[in-house]
Amino acid sequence: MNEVIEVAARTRNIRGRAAHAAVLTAATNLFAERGYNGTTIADIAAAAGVAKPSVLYHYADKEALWTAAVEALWAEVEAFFEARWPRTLAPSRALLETMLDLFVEAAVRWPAYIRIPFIEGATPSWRSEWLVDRHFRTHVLTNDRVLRAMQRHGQLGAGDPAHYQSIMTSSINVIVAQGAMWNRTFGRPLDELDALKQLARLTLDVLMPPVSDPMVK
Amino acid sequence: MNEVIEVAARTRNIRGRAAHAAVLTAATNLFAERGYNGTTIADIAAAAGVAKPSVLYHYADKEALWTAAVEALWAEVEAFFEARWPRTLAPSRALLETMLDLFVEAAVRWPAYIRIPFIEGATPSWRSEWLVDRHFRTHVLTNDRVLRAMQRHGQLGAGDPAHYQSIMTSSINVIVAQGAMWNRTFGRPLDELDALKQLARLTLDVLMPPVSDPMVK
DNA sequence: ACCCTTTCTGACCGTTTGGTCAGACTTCTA
DNA sequence: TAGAAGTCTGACCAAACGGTCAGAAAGGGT
Repeated sequence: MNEVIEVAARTRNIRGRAAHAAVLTAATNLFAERGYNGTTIADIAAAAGVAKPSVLYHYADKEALWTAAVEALWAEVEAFFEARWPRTLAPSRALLETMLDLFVEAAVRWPAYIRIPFIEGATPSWRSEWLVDRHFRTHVLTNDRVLRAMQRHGQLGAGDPAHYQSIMTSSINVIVAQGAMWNRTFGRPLDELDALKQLARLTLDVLMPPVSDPMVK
Repeated sequence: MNEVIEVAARTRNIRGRAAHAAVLTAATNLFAERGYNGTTIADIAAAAGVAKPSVLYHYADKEALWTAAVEALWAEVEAFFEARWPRTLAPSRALLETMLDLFVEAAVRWPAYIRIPFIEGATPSWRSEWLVDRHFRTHVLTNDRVLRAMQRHGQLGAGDPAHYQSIMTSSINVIVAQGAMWNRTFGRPLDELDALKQLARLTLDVLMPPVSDPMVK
């Protein structure tokens, strides 16, 4: 079936595998830092410590390299989520708390996972298409399901679930993706793990006040 | 004093003034839609209905055009804020409500005012420098002052003011700047005036519950 | 109607960029 | 250890890009 791919991978030698990986991680970092349009193949080659044609030896073209970089990173992060997802928890504040903590940990460990959709998603292109299909829709609809279930059980206000979700996730995304600006303006590192966990906690506290209020309309 | 500029402006004839303005608005729209790196001078010329060298006749180079476009738009939006700013209101939920409504109205009328800082602020460049100095710092510190005052008067929780601010503004920014993705995923226009006003209201409701809670730590 | 100024653009230029290719160099296998 | 397979890169290419310039066209003041 996909023997071609397997043969191609098995067939790669030590030097090849190392360069292949070095190019991929250099590309991931640069695409996340400067965006697709702001990154050149020469930049990636330099960061990976190889000559420019070597990049094109390992990946057909710039588009293929972007897709490979994103796909590899997504596989890694999704495996992390998969392994630690709170499958036993029913929709509840505890579930959202675990989900957000997981999200924050992923954001600190793989800022590219936040920055790439943030940057490419703001501008129309084949990359934003890819991200909507492969990343955005999944996340959004998963969260939507949880939030709607919580509303049905009276654990969350009656506002638009899309709005709750936006409030819940946007601040973290913005502070990670635009961290440089926020850190510089406030004079402290708002994009570090502890600060982000605190932000996540505060967000949930305002969305679902821990002191249960018996006053439900 | 600035006679040079005035003479240069007075000296411009009808045709010149029209082209000057057409190029500027075309540039503003394209920079906001595709970002600086994603926009070419040829694109701008085509959108403005002139030949490429005409763009460079009116503006020294691409950087000067970006700065002029942003400065003109900022002057317009800031005049709007200036005219409608609730100067008489003391720090309070009512003040924040008016500020957010104003912000939402500006966002719908001039999406570029949201999209440009969102896009350019995510990536390091001379443009993000400009935006930090001329836009971001002002907004952020103004909001910070209001939020801190409200905390002193017990009208807002005791969390990090930076976090409150991020929660308060990020969701609106994200939904305007990444509107295409959100609209497509949810199947409805979340970035229109009414939806954004509703989002702003919900945000304030969760940050400062309208039913005043006597329980203050 | 005149001339001077301003505006406009086709043709052109140097650089950067994504991408190709022949051939040198490594690595792997038998 | 020889040769096949895989890897690497200097030199090169075409297209796209930001930018220049001479001269044609249009405007404005007299």
